[in-house]
Amino acid sequence: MAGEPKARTPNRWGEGGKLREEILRAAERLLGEAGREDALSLRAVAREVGIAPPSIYLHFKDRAELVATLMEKAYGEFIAELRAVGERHPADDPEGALRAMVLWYGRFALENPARYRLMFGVEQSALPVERFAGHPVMKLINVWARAFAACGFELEPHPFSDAGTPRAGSADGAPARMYADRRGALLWTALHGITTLRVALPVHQTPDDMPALADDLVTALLAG
Amino acid sequence: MAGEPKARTPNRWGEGGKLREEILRAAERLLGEAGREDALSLRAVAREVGIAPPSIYLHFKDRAELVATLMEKAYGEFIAELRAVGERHPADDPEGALRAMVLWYGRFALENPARYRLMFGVEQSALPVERFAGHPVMKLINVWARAFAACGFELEPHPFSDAGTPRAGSADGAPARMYADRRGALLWTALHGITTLRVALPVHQTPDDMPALADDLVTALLAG
DNA sequence: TGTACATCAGTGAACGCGCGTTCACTGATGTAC
DNA sequence: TGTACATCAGTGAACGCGCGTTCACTGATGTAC
Repeated sequence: MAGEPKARTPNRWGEGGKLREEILRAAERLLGEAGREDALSLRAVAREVGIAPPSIYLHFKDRAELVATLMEKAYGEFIAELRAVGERHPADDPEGALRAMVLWYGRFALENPARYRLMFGVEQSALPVERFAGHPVMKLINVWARAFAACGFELEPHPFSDAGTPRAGSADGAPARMYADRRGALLWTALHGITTLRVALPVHQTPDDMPALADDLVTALLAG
Repeated sequence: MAGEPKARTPNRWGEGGKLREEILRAAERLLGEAGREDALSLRAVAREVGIAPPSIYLHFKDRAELVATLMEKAYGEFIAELRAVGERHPADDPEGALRAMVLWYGRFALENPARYRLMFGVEQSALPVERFAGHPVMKLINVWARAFAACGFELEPHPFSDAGTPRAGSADGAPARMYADRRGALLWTALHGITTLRVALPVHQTPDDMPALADDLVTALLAG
């Protein structure tokens, strides 16, 4: 604040990309604090980096492109890490892997509330149904679905083609078994509920609460 | 849009309050569309009502006061209606009352997504813990807690004084029974998760899904 | 009944703010001949 | 080795926008004498 020197020596030839990275990092930081996409302003990013606002346009077409880049990164890293948590588990303990993933999910949300909000906050998820197939959230559900599949549940032949509704019972009257996809969606749904309110409200504050809850949840969804 | 006539004849003496109601209604409408508190602008409200922006200041100290009034109204009406749904049930069927309330809750969220988001969206719930006692959300949890209490579960002696953690088992080793308050909090937590993602995502679209899910939830929380 | 004045309901113009974006520019570093 | 030119990285000033809020006002309706 004490009169930052205006002198920012330009990057060398061919190193213009460095500023792009700086912009992304700063924007990530700001977005991580705000927790809301539309609270991010180009001018604030420029201030944070220490450059003039128009310089951002050297690297991003407009605000929308910057934000899109950030969101993709956030989803990508989150999903990759979640998947990695599962894969770090021995292959002969798929249920343990599932539980570890659930735990990691909850802990991530608790420790990075703004980032969690950024990805899963309601306000930005109101997409038209038809554009949903490619949404990162579907990738997330697929990660859960595969985790259930590893536990022996069948994957849906055409995932979500009929919006995930399980088939009716077979002709001999036996009730249909719930697909892994659907278990995944349900797990995430409930987990998101616990997580969201946990982040927002001081309702259950005991740190040991979360593991127990999450475990009960997994147990319930592994049954049946 | 076709050149609204500027002529708005002032209210009669003593009827200034009428404009206050008009402002509230218009703001409610706009807020109900936006689903986000900070998307509401005084100028937009003024346009909607057909008055000059400064006229709002005749009835509200500033933007914050208008918003606070709206939020209080929204919470108040929602909680009152939820309670009423329970009370409309015969007194000898408390479990039925609970299920009816859950159903109504889910339906409200589905039919009024923006209003639901407005009250329970993550972005506005990040309050300091100590200011939470008086938050409307606590009233809501209490409604659920009382519904469980009506089903025969004990209410916590000092609700949430220790953040809702259930007591450890008694000296003879019997595990502590979960208080009604806690059941209420858990019910709401999970319900909110189902509801939120249901509103935001086309994951489980079958309309009959919700009742079944909600019912399973209640059943689970009535057990133990 | 008339008139001065208070009160009420509401307005128009203006303020300063931060914003996204555009524009013409500067100055250093590279390349062609 | 020198010089003209292209390219790159980045900037300062300005645009028009919608915003919350303030200010001095208008004009109708009531009240005091």
